[in-house]
Formats: sequence, C-alpha cells, structure tokens
Amino acid sequence: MMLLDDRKKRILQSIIDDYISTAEPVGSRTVARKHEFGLSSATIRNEMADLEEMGFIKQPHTSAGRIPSDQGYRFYVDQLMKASQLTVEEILSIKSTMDVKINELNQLLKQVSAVMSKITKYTSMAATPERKNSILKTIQVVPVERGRALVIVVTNSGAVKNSLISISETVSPEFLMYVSNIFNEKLSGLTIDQINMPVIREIEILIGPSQDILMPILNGVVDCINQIDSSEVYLEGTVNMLNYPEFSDVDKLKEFLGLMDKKELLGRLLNELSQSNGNVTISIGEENKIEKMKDCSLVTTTYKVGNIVIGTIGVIGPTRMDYSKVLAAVNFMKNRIVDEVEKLLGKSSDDP
Amino acid sequence: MMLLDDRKKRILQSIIDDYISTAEPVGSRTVARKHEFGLSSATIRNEMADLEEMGFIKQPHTSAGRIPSDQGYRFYVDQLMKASQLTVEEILSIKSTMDVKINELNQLLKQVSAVMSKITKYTSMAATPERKNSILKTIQVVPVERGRALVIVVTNSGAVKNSLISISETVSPEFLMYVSNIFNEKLSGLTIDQINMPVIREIEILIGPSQDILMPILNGVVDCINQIDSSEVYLEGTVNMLNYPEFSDVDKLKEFLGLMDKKELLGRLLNELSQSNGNVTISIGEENKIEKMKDCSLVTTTYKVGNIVIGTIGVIGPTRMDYSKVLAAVNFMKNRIVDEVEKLLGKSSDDP
DNA sequence: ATTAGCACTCAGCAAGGTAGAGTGCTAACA
DNA sequence: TGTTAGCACTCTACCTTGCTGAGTGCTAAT
Repeated sequence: MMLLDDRKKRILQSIIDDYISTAEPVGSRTVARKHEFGLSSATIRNEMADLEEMGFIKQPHTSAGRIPSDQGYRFYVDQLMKASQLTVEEILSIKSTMDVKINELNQLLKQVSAVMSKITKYTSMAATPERKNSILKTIQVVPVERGRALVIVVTNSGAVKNSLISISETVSPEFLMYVSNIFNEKLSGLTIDQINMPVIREIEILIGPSQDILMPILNGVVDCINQIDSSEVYLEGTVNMLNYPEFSDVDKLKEFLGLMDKKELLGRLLNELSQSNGNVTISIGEENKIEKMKDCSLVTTTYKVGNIVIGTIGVIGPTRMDYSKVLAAVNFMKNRIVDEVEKLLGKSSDDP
Repeated sequence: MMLLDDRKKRILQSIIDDYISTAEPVGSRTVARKHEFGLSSATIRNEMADLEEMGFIKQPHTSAGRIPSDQGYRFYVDQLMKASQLTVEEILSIKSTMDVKINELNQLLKQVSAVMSKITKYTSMAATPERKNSILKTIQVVPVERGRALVIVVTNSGAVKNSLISISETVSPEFLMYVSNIFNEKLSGLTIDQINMPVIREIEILIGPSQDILMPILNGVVDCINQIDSSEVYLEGTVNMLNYPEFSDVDKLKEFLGLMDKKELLGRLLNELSQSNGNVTISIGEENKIEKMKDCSLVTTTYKVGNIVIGTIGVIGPTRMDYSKVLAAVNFMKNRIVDEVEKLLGKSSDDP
C-alpha cells in the first residue's frame, strides 16, 4: 500500500488549490512552475500518476491535466486545507447588513441566509427544524373585533406564531381574557407532544360549558403549532451558481435549480444533518445522500440555545468550492446566530 | 396607409398562434399548409411582406420565417386572441391545493403565486402593496415572560404583525393590559399616517409617568407598521423558464434570474401597476419599463377589498407566452383571492 | 389578383485539418 | 535510486470548408 509522503501531499494540495481557483484541469508543468518544488514537470508527472492510482485525482480525458476526485477533496478538507478567516471588510459588511432590529427567529434566518450567500458567492440555506420538542412559553387569545380573535403562541425557541379565529359574537372580551389565561396556565411549559386529551379536559372543565369557545381556540393553537412545527427553509443566492463554469450547461443548471425548488426535500436533508453534534459537517459530491447533489458539496452546521437544536444553516456549491472560506463563513454565522437568538430570547433562556 | 383587411388578420393570427406553440419562425409554406386559406404560399408571402412592412412581424434573418414583433403581439392580444378558460382539471387542482386553511394574507399570496406558476408554467409574482393607507384594527400588548412582551398589530387589510419587546421587570401584567387597552383605543381606526405626536401625547398622558413602558411599546408598534408597510414579493416558478428555448442561452437566463432576485425592484414595479384600475394589464416586451424585461411579457392585475387595493398578482413569461391562458389564470386567481380575503376578514369588511 | 418558377440567401450541420496542452515512457544522468 | 530531458502519442478546442434545406423576393404567366 502506497502512502502519501510529504511531497505527494504538497503536490496534491497545489493541484486542488489551483483547480479550486481556476476550474481548469491542472497539468504537471503548471504545478512545477507555480509552486517552487525545485522539481521538473517529469517528476511531478510521476507523482501525479501515483496520486491518480491512489484515487485522489483523475483525468477528464487523456490529454488533459488532473482534477481532484471526491476522495481528493475529502483528504484536502480533512488534512491539507488551511483554515481561513473572514476579512475585516466582510465582517463589517455582515454587521452593517444585520444591524436592523430583528425580532423573530425566522426573519433572522432569512437574513443570515442572505448574508451567507453574499459572502461566499454560493447558495445558502437556513432551516428551522421540526420543533417537536419546543416548549410553549405563552399562549394568548386577543380580541380583534366582534366575533374574531387572534391566538398567539410563543415558544422558548423564539418562534412567534398567530392564527385568526372566529368566535361567537356573544363572547365578551373579559371572558375571552379569562379563557386565555386558563389556556396559558395549562399549556405553557409543555412541549408540543405533551398536549393531549387529559390536558384539554382540564381546560374544558375550567372553562365550563361554553364549548363553542373551546374548539375555535384549540384549533387556533393547533394551527400555530403546525406553523411552528413545519420546517421552513430559506434559500438565497441560487443565481450565484450561474457564475461557475460547472453550471454553464443548461441541463446541469436545470437539475440544480429544480432541486433547490424542492423545499421539503431540502428541509428534510438539513434536519437530518441537525442530528449531528454542533460541529460543521462537510459532505462532498457523492457523499451526499441526494443523487442529484453528486456534483455539489454541502457545508452545514447547527446552532443551539441551551441544549436545544434550533436549526441548521449551510452553504451549497460545486464540489470545487472554496472550502476554507465557506467553513469560515458558516462558523462565523453560526456564532452570530447564537448571539442574536440569545439577545432575542433574553439571557434567561431556560435550559431544560 | 395600408389597413389590415380580414385576410391579413387571419394570416397574422396564424403566424402568432403557430409561433407561440412552436417557438420556430413561421414560413409562408407552413401558413398555407396548416390553415386552409385556399391560397398558395406565394400569395401568403406577399401578404407577409406587407405585414412586415406594417411592423407586425419580423425576420430574425434573411432566409428564415417570420416571428411576431411586440407590436404584433399587442395587436394579437387586443383584437385577435380568443379568450380561453381554465380546464376543469386545472380548477380542481387549484381547489385541492388551496383547500388548506389560510389565516393570513401573506400566506394566501404565497399559495396563489405557487398555484399560478404551476398552472401557467411561467413565473408568477404576488406582492403586497405599500400599505400607507391601511387602517389599524387592533393593537395589543401581551406579556410573554418577566421583562418581555409581544406587541401585535392587526390591520383591516388582513395583515397581522408582531414584535417582541423588552420592558421593565417591574411592570405587572395587569398594568400592561391597562396600557394595551389605551393603545388600542387611541390607535385603532387610524391609518398609519395618522399616528403623530399629538396622538402619542394623549397616550402618554393617560398612561402617566411610566415613561419606560411607553417607548418600548411604541417602538414595537412602529416595528409592526414597518413590517406591514414594506411591500413583500412572492415569486414562484422561476425554474419554469428553463423549459423555454428563449432562455436556453445562459446569459439570457442569468439576466432573467438576476432580475427576479431584485425583490425590491419587482415590488416597486408591481406597486406602480397597482395604480391602474382593477382590470388586467398586459405589458409586452419593450412596453415594460424595466430594460431587462424587454424579452418578457407581464400580465398583472390588482385585487381590492371594498375600495382598498390589497395587492397585485401577475405572471411573467417570454413575449411568446400563451396570453390567452395566462389571462384566464390571472383572472381566475384574482377572483379566488377576493373570495378568500373576504372569508379571512369576515363579511363585515369595513369600507372607508 | 393569384400563382408557378427560379435565383438567391443564410443558418446549421458535418467533415476535415491544425495547434497546443498534456501525458507516459524510455534512456541518460547524478 | 531518484530525477530529468526528450520524444512520440493522444485528444480537445477551434477553425475552415462545403453542403443542404428552408425560406425569401421577384418576374412573368394565368
């Protein structure tokens, strides 16, 4: 079994660095010239033949230079790549874009996604998870006008949802408030899964016989929960992909954009990834579960508040992406989100 | 000045119909064969030369057939085209997709946009207007937890917005409710523009010296109003464009998708169009104000509740779009929206 | 007024030819 | 034994050329 000696590593790194920035297959001459190995192209050629045999690089056709294979990128990401930092300008730009007041998690994610795609020049995604384990913080029923009320649900993960309901015109605001308080007392502190028949019974008994107010409100609550529950996906910068030669083919483009249109699929994908620990996950080409993503790489991470995973953010680009920069951006934004969410929920974020 | 006699009209219509369905320049032979004019291609040729001179059709190059000019489409839309209806399947499909409960205007628009792009196979847009003239219906402040409250604003146009605020921990829920009622009494019924210093003074006097609760709430209200105010744009089906040969060129595609990414620009465009009366507006090619849309046509309409324009919906596609079908779809969806909005706001929708 | 006929134009495609980048192999060299 | 110069070979990208077919405009006959 051949091993990667130091020189092979350096050559591999040269090839990948070069290919990432030019998108052209890199030949032995280029490697010998650009990076001062003090070696002739012939020697490099021998080494490259070895690297190809080991599966790190491949030739698109006989008389072309080499391009990295998925395995090559994998090795690069794990061992070769040097970590980079966002530039001061980039950080300033992020700060200025995100300076506006944000008061709901989903707005925050939208912005984060926009900023990430702007910085990386790739496509970025942000998803809220299926929040089965969110804890209800506040439930309120507020009169809007005669016969209409608004049910509002706030969770500990920062989501605020509301649902308009119709109620009997005879219900007085005072009674509505009374009922609202009952709902709040009985439901707040529970996770969504913990709302079951016994709890509803309790509320029913407390309210008394005014059945025609219980059901509309309950429906409203359920509706809010469904909204919270449903994983939303924010996508930004799909157009960026048009700037990369790997997508200059219309069919490739169609495949990619078609995939990006399937929000539910992406949501599920991101939520699966959110199972992982809090680190950054990189899936390269074929490593992706989705067949159509085999020419793309995905860099994702999750962010938590306390112990709760609040969501996943990520960047998707061609396998030939600038991993180092994307990694830096994703990491930066992750921390940024955690900060903002803490601001949003107050320091008193209740860890379960 | 040459006039369009009946035969010329029929020939023009043949050419446009043909071109809309095939995207290929139409030659004299094709016209003579497909549609039984009982004329030879040579005669058609003479007529086509006339039509070209009059500016209704043009040749992409010398030895090709003719394609409609913008002026040709305009004449077609105004005089030649026969109105079409959505098929039963399409209507059923719309009904089934939109059957889910909808409780906020913006969700409705999102769905409408999705359905429209699905039916027409083009890109569809829906925009909420800059609602300077929205009337506030309800303002409520609801405690969430110690030191945090939620400001909720509902308008007569069906928008519901909320903003999380921080307040002093010493404020009791009862006092908060008292303040909430004052805000509600003083502000509801006003348009956004009518909220000015005198009104705020009044509130200030009623609340008394607890300054540290007035400002946070006021900020919350302003924040909600800003959200209502800002025209949001929902886009769906941009990917559909990849199926049309006019966008098989990557540069064309980039131009189009780049344009679609500029949500503010589109929002402004749609809002300008919302000035028009309630009919359907069709802008063809060069007629569009935006230079980059000169290869596209835009079919829009606005929908009102009472006398208030609530927003604009539209479909954008290549100038070679199926105008008849798009028109039918846009009209259908417009009515659908009006129905849904009335359901949403209750029949008691207050006309000013 | 209509049409047959003809010469002309031009995009699109296929065939052939060339240039250049890059490779693998071999033999010589330190 | 590792390195290198040299060379024959391969293949893509690009250009040129020539051909075909669709379509036109014009003219002269009906």
